[in-house]
Amino acid sequence: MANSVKKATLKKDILEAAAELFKEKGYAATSVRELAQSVGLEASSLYNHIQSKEQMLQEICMGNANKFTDGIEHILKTYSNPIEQLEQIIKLHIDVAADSLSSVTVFNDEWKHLSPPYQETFLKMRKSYESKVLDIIKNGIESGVLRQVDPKITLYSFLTSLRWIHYWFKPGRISKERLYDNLRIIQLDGLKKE
Amino acid sequence: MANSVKKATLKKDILEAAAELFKEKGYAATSVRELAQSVGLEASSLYNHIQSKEQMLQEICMGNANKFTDGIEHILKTYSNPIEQLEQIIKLHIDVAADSLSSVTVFNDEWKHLSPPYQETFLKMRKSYESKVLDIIKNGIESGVLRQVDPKITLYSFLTSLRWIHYWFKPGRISKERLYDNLRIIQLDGLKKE
DNA sequence: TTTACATACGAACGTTTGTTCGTTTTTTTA
DNA sequence: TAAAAAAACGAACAAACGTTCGTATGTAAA
Repeated sequence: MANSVKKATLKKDILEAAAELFKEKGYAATSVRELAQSVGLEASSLYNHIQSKEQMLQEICMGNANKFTDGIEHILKTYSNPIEQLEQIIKLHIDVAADSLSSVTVFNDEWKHLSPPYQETFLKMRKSYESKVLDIIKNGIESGVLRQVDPKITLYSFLTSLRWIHYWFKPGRISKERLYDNLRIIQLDGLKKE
Repeated sequence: MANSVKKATLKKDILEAAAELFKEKGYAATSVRELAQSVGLEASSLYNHIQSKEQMLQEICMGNANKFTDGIEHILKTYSNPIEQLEQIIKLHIDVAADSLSSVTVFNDEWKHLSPPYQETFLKMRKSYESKVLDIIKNGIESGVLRQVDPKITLYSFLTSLRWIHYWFKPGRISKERLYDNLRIIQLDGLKKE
């Protein structure tokens, strides 16, 4: 029992260190030896806890993909007003980013290095997420609560500035609430018909 | 004469191919042999035209950094109204992205792989660019033409959705003008006081 | 205390990396 | 056409890569 806990946390530590290094130097430029050293092990010892370098990337990417997939699903079930839904999406991105800054960065920037089967799955999940947000935007335009903008351009402009939260969000300096309030104003008061 | 032209275009072709590959696979995951093959040469032959792999990255990054530095300088000299200045910044980012899609991507995503002296220079230029845009935003808030938002959050939200134009801008599908019109509405009508 | 098991290790593996070298081929200049 | 310069090449390099293996060490179960 105590054993399995210890083991579980070590694996978590390794994944966290991996995310941190992948974020800092990029996946391809991070060596397994380097990663091992950062958790106080030799490279060969790592393989008692992980299966491969890429498997770590997979876990990081899929873990975050699931957070967004689950998040949007919950939003769609809980809210029906497009404005509210967009507000909740802003909150979702802030929460996920704040929850695990480095792993979100990896999720965003390093998915290219997933090998074909996993990359396909990943991109399918992302596409599905984007199309759900796109539907919200289209919905908002049709129902007249959003301005008459190009839905696709709006989608990417909207998601993009949320996807980059992890780049400048330093948890100590700005509260999640302040961040949310501002992003809501910046993003939505431009979309909302007055 | 004809010689120097030919030579110059080959070097340009190589840099373009490099930008394309760096964009597609990332700098670290792109091999010199692969790059050579993509321009129909052997790896060793490449070194008659380039000095090193990293030097190509430097040229790509610095080239684009200069475009933005020059662009913002010109905007500040030509326009005085913060709204107009922000509009021109949107135009600048669209123009640079449309001008060389892949090299802008590299400029955005692969600068990490610059070695210390160049990375420092690069980051200094970026910082300087950002602080100029920040001043415009602060200016706009103080003079009352922009909403009372957090300047830093606004800065990053604004620049971020512009920095990612290259991710979804496919020159054939949407015109620069349509893109500009929409981004101006999305971004500025949320900032402009009505 | 002995037996089993998970973990850590150093050494080694086959590959791939960026780059250099000496030579041959192509192009330009005189 | 001969001489000079530029460009392309195959072979080779030392280093670094991800991963495997046999063995030693420490820990938990009997």
